[in-house]
Amino acid sequence: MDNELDTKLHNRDIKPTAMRQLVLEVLTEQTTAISLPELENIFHNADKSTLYRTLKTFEEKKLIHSIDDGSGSMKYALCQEKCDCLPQDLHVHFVCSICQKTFCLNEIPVPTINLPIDFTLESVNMVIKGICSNCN
Amino acid sequence: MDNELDTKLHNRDIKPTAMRQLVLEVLTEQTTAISLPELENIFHNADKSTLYRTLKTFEEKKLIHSIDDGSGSMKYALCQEKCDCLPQDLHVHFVCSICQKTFCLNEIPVPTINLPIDFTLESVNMVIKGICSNCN
DNA sequence: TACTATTTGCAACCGAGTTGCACAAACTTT
DNA sequence: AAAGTTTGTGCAACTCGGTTGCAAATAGTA
Repeated sequence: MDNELDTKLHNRDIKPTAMRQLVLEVLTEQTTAISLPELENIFHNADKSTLYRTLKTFEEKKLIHSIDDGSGSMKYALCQEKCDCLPQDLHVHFVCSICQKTFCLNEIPVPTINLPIDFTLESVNMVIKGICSNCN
Repeated sequence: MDNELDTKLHNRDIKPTAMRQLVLEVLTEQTTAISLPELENIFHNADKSTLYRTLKTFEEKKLIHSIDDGSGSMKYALCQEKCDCLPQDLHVHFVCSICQKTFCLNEIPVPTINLPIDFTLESVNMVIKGICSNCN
C-alpha cells in the first residue's frame, strides 16, 4: 500500500514515518514556500526539533529546497520531480513585500553569470522582492 | 577640516561622529563585505547596539548596502559613489564556500528578469556561491 | 548658558536555528 | 518471538544575530 506521498518519499530514499507524511502533505498543499515557524503553527502540537529535522532530511534528500528570502526565516518548497538542485536546476524566487509570501518561479531559471576569472560556481540564490499578482 | 571619510558621510547626510568615522574607515579598508559580529570583533570595546545602529544609519542613507549571503549574518559593503540602491544599481554578490568571504561583483549588474504578469519588481538579491579566486 | 535633539552604552529581550540525551518505534538477526 | 541494533521523536536547553527601551552623554541651537 503506497499512496502518492509515500511514493515521493520512497523515490527520494526517505522512510515514510507519520510525521514525514504529514509534513510532506502540508508542503504539497502550499502554493508558496513555507518556513519552520509557520510549520510549527500548523502543527502546534508537534515538536519543533522534529519538524526541523524533518525539513533537514527532506532538503538533504532533495525533496525540498530552501530559499533565503531575507525575511529572517528560511523558506522551504518542494523540488521538481527530477530536480538535483544543481545550478542548472535552479529557478528564481520572488518574495512579496506586502503579503510576505515567497513564490517559486519555476518557469524562470536563474540567469547564467560570467564569473570573474578563477571564480567557480556552485549554486545561486536569486530572490526578487516586489509585489505579487495577488497584492497588485 | 574635512577629510575623505567626513566628505563621504557628509555627502550621504550623516553626521560625522567618532564612531561613524571609525566604522566607515574599517568598511573602506575591506575588500569583502563585513558582518556586524565581525565588526564587533574589530571594535571589541565598542558597543554592539551602537555598531548595529551605525550600520542601520549607513544603510538607510545608502552609504552601504546589505547582502544576505545565507551565512546567517547579514553582510555590509560600501555602495558605489552615486548608488541609489535602485534595481538598476544592483550588482551580483559572490560568497566563497571555503573562506566564507562575500564579494561585491560591482562589474556584474543583476540580470533583468521578465516577471510573470502582475508581478512588480522592487529589488533583487542575487548571491552566487562557489570558490573564489584566492581559494581556487 | 539653557534648552533641545541626537548619539551612545548598557541591559535585557526575541526568535530562528541547533544540539544532547533519553525514550520510542522500526527493522534485523538469530 | 526475543534480543539487539538502528532510526526517529520529544523535551529541554542553549547559541547567536538582531533588536529595543531607557538613561546618560554629547552635540547642536536659541
